[in-house]
Amino acid sequence: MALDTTYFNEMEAKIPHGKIRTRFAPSPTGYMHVGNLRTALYTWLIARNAGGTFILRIEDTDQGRLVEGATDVIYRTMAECGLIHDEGPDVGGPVAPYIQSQRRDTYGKYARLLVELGHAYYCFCEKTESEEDSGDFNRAADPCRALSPEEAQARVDAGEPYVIRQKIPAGGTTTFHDAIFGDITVENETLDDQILLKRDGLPTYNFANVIDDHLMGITHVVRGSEYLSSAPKYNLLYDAFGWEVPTYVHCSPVMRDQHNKMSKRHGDPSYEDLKAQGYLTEAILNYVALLGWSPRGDQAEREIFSLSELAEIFDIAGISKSPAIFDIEKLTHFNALYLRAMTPEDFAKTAEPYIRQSVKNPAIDTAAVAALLQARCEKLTDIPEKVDFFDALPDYDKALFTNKKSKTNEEVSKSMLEAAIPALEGLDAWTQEAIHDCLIALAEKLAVKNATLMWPVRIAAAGKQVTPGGAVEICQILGRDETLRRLKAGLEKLA
RNA sequence: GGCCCGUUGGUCAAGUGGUUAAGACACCGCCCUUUCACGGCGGUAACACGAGUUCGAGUCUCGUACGGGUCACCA
Repeated sequence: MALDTTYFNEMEAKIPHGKIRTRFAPSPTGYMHVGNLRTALYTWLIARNAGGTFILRIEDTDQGRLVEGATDVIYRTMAECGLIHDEGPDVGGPVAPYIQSQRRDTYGKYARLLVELGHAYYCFCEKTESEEDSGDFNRAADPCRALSPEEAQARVDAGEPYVIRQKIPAGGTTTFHDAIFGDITVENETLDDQILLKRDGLPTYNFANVIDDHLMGITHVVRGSEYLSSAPKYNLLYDAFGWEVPTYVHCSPVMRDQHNKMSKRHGDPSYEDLKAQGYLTEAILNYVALLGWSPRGDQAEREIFSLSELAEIFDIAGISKSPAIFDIEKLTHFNALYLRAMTPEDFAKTAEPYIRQSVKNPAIDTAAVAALLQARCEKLTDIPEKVDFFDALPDYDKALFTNKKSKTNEEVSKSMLEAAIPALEGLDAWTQEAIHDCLIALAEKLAVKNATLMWPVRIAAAGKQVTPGGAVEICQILGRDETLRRLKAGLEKLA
C-alpha cells in the first residue's frame, strides 16, 4: 500500500527556516547543576549572538525518572539568569507542543515511517538476563532484522509486543562534523541497532531528539560531549529521513576534580545552592561562561562580561575541547569583583538582610555598615559574622590590646583610652569627620603615631581583632553613648 | 576491553610553524594604611613523554603514557 504522507507534509510545513534556532532540552530528573547551566548559557548565547531563536524543550520520555518540581527549578533558574526562551511549554510557539510526553504519537509515526523506508525494523525479542548483564546486543544474531516486512507486520497486527530498532548499514563508515571537534569518522561495525521506540511506545532519548530537533527547525544542537559517540547514529537517522543534519556543538563536561563530573551525589552546588551561598547571579554566569570558553583575539585577556556583552562576542570557536574543573575560589573572586562594582545604594540594599541577620539593634545604620563591607566581603554570606559585634560587644581577651605594629601593649592602651574618653565626650557632633579629627589631633598632642591611639580604641569599641573598617567608622556607627560605654569597659578590663 | 575524544603553571586559559610562551585565580613579597581589607607594584610556577617532518615545532605526523566519554527498552 502507498504511504500516506499527509501527516509528514503537515509537520514539515510548520518548520521555521532562515534563522538560527537553538534549544536547551533538559530532562526534569534532577536539579540545575553547573554543567547544565553552562550548556543552557552557551545555547542561549549562540542563538542571541546570531539574532536567532532560543527554545526550551522538556524531555520527559522516561516515565520512571521524573522528579517532582524539577521543571519549576528549570524555569526559575532560567528566568533568574535572564536566559529567556522565545518558544517553550509555557509560552508556546509555531512547533508546539514543547514537552516530549505530549508528542508521543509523532515519534511512533516517524518510527514506522523509518521502517517503511527500510532503515528500521520491528524487533520482538525479549531481552534475556545475560544480554541485560553483558549489555551486548548482537545485531547479526537478531532474527528480527531479517524478517520480511509482511511477516513483521503480521506479528505487529497480532498484538505481539515489539520495539523498533534502527537498521545500521552492515559495512562502511560514518562521518559527522562537530563545530568544536571537527570531523569524526567511525566504522559502522561499531554502531549497534539502537532502539528507537520502546516497548511502551515512547521514543528513546536518541530518537526523540532527532525527530524534535528536525521538526522544531533546530540548526545548532548544543549538548554535552557524552553524546559525541552517538552522533554517528544521529547522522544515519537524518540521512535515512533525507533531512539536513544540524550543526553539532558538543561541550566537554564541567568537572569537580580530575576524575569526576560535577554531581549532586558528590554534593556539588547547583545554581540555587550557589545563590544560597551568597553568590550573585551575574558573577555565577560570568564565571560559568569562562569555564570552557574564552574570547578570541584582542579580547582574550578580558574576563568581566555582562550577559549582553557575552551575547555580543560569544562564538563557538572559543569553546574548549577539554574538560574544565570548577574552581569555587575563582568564582569567589568574580563575586567579589561584582560586589565592589555595585553602586553603594545597590550594595546596601543587597547586603541589608545579611547584616540584619546578626545586627538586630535598630539604632545601627545598615547603610553605613554596608559601606564598610563593600570592599571587604567576597560573598554575601561572609557578612553576618563580620558585623555581629555591632549588636553585642564580644567577651574579648585583653591581650588583643597588644599589637606590635601599632606599638601598643596593655599599659599603653590603658593610657590611650584614658585620653580618648574625655576627648570624645567633649565632641559636639558625632560625625566621622569630627571623630577622626579629634583622635588625630589627640594622637599628635600625645606625640604617638595614629595607630597607637586608634588600635586600642578600635579594640575596645569592637572587641575583635579584625573588623570591617577602622576605629573612626566603628565609633561613628555605634553612636556616642555606646562607644563611650565600650571604651570605659575596655579601660576597666585593663585596670 | 572495543571505539571515540582530549593533554600549555595547582586551577581557568591565550596561542593556528619563528613570541623573552599572554592574562586571571590561588600562593609569596613589597608599598599604601587606623586593624582587616581594597588598591598599586613585583615574584614563584607550564607546552605529558618519545620519535619524525621542517632551516625552525606548544603549534603538523606517528607512537607511548595519562585522563575523559561511550558501549541501556536512562537521558
